[in-house]
Amino acid sequence: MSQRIRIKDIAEKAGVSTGTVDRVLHQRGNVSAKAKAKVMAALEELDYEPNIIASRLAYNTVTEIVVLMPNPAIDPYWANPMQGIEKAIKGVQHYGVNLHPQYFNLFNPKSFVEAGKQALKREPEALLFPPVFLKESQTLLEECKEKGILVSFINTDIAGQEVLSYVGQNSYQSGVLAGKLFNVGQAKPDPVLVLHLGKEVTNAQHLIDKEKGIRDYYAEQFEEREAIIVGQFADFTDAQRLSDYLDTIFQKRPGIKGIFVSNSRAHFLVRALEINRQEGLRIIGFDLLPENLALLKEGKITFLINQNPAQQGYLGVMNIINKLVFKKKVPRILHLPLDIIVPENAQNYLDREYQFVV
Amino acid sequence: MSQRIRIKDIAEKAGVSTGTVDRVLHQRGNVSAKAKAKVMAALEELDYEPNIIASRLAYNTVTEIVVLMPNPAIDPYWANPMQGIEKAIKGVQHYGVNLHPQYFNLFNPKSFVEAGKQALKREPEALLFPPVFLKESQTLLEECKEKGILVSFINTDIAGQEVLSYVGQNSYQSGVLAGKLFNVGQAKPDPVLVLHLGKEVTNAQHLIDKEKGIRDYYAEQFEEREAIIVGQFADFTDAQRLSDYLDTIFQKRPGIKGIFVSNSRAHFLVRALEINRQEGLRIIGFDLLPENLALLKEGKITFLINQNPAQQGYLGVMNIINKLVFKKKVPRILHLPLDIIVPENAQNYLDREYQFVV
DNA sequence: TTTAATTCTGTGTGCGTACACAAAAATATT
DNA sequence: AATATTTTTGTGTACGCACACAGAATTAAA
Repeated sequence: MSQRIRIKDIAEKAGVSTGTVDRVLHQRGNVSAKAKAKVMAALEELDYEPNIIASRLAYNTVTEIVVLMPNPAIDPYWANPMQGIEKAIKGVQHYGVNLHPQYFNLFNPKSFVEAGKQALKREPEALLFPPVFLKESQTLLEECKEKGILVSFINTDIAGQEVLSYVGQNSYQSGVLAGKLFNVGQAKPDPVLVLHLGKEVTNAQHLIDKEKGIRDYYAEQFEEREAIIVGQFADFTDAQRLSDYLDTIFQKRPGIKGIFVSNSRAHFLVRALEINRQEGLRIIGFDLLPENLALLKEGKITFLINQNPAQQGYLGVMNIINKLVFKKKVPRILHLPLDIIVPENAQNYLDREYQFVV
Repeated sequence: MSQRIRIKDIAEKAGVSTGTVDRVLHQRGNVSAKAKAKVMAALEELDYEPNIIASRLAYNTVTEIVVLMPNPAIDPYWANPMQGIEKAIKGVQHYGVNLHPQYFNLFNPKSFVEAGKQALKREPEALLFPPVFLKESQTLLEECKEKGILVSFINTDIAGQEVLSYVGQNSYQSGVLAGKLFNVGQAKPDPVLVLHLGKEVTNAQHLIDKEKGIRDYYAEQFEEREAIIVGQFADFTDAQRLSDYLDTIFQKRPGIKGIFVSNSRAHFLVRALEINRQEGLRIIGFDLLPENLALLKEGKITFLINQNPAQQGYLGVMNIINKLVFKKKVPRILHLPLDIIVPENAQNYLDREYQFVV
């Protein structure tokens, strides 16, 4: 390659053999002080950078990574991160990286524990998972630490943990952003309903953060603390019952101009509103699910906030690979952009799949 | 890896030597029909996929790519694509890819021709450039075709040309998007000024497309064809003169509620408006230049549309490398997302630099 | 000083592929 | 049938690095 410096060149320059250079490079010891100094000097002077291609070929070992993920068959959202994860792995499989997906049930902590055990059985070098169950995740984390397994988070972070990195959304900021979007170009704030659809045992921290975000926005921008109403409804798939629930809220608190659905289930809300005959509400939700996109284009959802789930998966894996294979530095926290989606720019985001290619 | 099939395995299975398998794989001929058939069968049965790592090491050749770009020292916008290009090249330099940047003056077609000559002198395998000068680009394209040099476009496309790919914005759609953003939540349309700042000899097609986009949006959404006023002003760095120019427009056409700056120079407009004492206008511009971002955060620019110039550079190079090195398929057209930027989500886009890592 | 133990160093081989070259087989020419 | 020519095939080497192993140099123990 043009004029790349090889180990051989270093050896010549330093007047030692390639073996000695190798020992210095890998800090394997058994090198005299003089030899080491000479090698270090040559390394410095020639600005050596190892050829990762050749290195990886010579290593001839497999780096096993286990991805511990919620089963997409149970919660379809998780198909998106898996898609990104598979893209990543395709791009680097020649580097001897082997990826093994291990699924658990998002709604069952025990299945997480079980899947975690299965994962450790494979003795991977690294483990990627969303720590949706706090306590169970900490237990798993302990075990990984003992066994020297590198851990990286996706989707959810646990602050203060010694893990490689976290890739995901900035939930708080997405709440702030929603606050802004409800009030673009408006002098006085619109009262809005923050609606949590689902049982929300697992991902609760996200939702709290989002709620706090929009609250803070209203407080700071408008010094207005009464405009945020919060609702929660578990049985969101039943449009009629959800509609009834909304009626009670609208009666109690008239004047609501918008609804912020705190997860990807905005389309269920729209179905309920169709029964309800409510019109002219601004709806803001998350994620480019086909159902949401269709309603966005019909004008029944005003904004979607895209949290790039596929890229979360992609970058989660890439962080591990960058660390283990390419020995690069990796940021502890990587917040993905919060894309504002309207019908007029939705298409480009769907096309973005291409951008994963390595 | 785990249990990857090697050429050697194919050879054994087919009962021939590795050399014969190699000849079949590379279609080098000199293989008997029987041998070829046996190898093909084994290839099929064992589902062979070459080890690109080893392949690239054995090739031991340099793939030279020339990037023919406007000099960032003359037009600072182009520093962004270059940044992405350099990221890309760092990620793949071990595959023996050598990148040579060749600059031209964005405002001088002759310098483009000259730089093109210099580029071809290096006899590269591929050439990446923005065909901002149509005629001159077509001449260069001819020459590349003759010499078998792969060509890829960035920033600007020429329809119907046999090139590998185009990575860039969808100008028309960005105009449509601007139309939407001026009218979020509005029943009747706001009249807006579309303002082209600069001499605009070179990139004219972009601007025409953007203008058409916003016009079409108003026509379709509101059946309104009179609300779009177009202005152009060359000497945009002179705030006073620009302010005077705006005064004449505001007098002729009162009621303008927003200004759409068709390129990255919105910050110059804001400076002029400060003299002008105009308030309450919605301003929409392009690109996350530091000057624009500062004004966005002050609330003096309402929206910025981000066209991801760095990613354009990154993906432009990656398309070439994916084709030449990894022998992958590459899309003829890749439109990057049009990100809507408000102060509340700006930070995440700046952080995105991380996402370039390979 | 001699021998034993230890530390240090150089050489050689393999990773999977590409390609040059020689050897073998098949075909053509006399 | 013998030789020349062409086609086909196998072997060996290199790419840059990691690592095992043997051998050399140094130090410690006798």
